[in-house]
Amino acid sequence: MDIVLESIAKHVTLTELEQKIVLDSFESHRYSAKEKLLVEGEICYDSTFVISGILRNYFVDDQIVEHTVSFATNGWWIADMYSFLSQKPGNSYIEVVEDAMVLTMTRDQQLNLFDQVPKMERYFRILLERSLIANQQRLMDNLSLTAEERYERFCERFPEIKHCLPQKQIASYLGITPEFFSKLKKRILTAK
Amino acid sequence: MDIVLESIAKHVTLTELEQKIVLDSFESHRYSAKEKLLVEGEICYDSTFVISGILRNYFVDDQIVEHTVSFATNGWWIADMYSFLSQKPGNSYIEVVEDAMVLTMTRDQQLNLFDQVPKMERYFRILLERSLIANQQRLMDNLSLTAEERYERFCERFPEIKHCLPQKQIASYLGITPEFFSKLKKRILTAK
DNA sequence: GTTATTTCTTAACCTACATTAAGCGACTAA
DNA sequence: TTAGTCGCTTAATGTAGGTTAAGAAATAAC
Repeated sequence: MDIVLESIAKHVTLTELEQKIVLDSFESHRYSAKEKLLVEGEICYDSTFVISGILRNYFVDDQIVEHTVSFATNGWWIADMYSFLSQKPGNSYIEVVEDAMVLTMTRDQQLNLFDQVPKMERYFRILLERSLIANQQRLMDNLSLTAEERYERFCERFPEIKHCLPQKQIASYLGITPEFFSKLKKRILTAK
Repeated sequence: MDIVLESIAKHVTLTELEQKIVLDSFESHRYSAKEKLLVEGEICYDSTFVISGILRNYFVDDQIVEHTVSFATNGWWIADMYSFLSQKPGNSYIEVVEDAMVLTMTRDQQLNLFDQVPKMERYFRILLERSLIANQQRLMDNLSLTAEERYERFCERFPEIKHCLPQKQIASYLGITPEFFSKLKKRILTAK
């Protein structure tokens, strides 16, 4: 279960005591495919660290179309950032794509942890820096690349899980319809 | 010049000594419209806090089309996040839209500051949280809204500066061509 | 004040992707 | 077993926004 300590150790060095404090801040849970950890209108109480399995964060627009914000698998964090940080109701869903084991931490626990173990504030600062860069990159990709090029990037970004995801979910990440994604895939295959 | 201390005070409380340390970490500069603080291929040494004026961060894609990552005015920070954090050459530009006064801080100075004044690491952690939320929101807007709706959001987000920006720069933020933006604006006006 | 450069607008035509609709295979339910 | 649901595919048609090109308006340059 200390894949989370490994993740932390990549960025900061904790003493044994600090490691203990960190682990005590988590709760562990198991979820089955299709379960929803969060639905629209609820407050996202927890930030979730994925030990195994796959989770997905998405929202549903006015035309009832799903848009995937992010996927998370082993070693990744996932939350409705807006709701988790503000502790106000959010407008996104978090659902289990493949049976998952996770560790969760409430916002209060996280803020306490920042005071008790300042290195953990550093750890999250670094994660936030990286997330922001990745997000900016994805935004710019959406503005400058074709759907096909974005699919290539997607495959580079999620090599391990791209085979486990339903195609409609990949389409909703790329920002295209499942129908067009189907066409696109065929075009790629016949081109080879 | 302590608009920067005001910005910090919104999130953390510094002692006089800490305030002094913070201010000593900055250099101040003045730039004229059209000057470039950063060009493609260079390392982004500084994170820049805008005291007055307007800056813009953008990149140029393979088809030589500009895409605006962000605008910054009084009280906002701006940098090529990827390059600033990694201290490797980036692929974006930072240019002055309107004559500006700014404070700059190198990555080394920032990291030193985090050690000397942990509250500053907290301050930046909070800014990063907010930037990430804003970026995710913009990404989702791009996936779910029409150009016209995105323009409305843009106007809400940048009420003070939208009149100061050339239309082609607004278009490059919205992800549309200047020609289409022109058409769109006319449609909005005649609709009223 | 005149020329040059850049920005904005308009209009005709074009394309990447959406929409609608239908059919098909896989899984689930009674 | 069969009916129902869900995910994927294919194809015809539709549309938001792109492209190209040319002129007007505004800025800058001399």
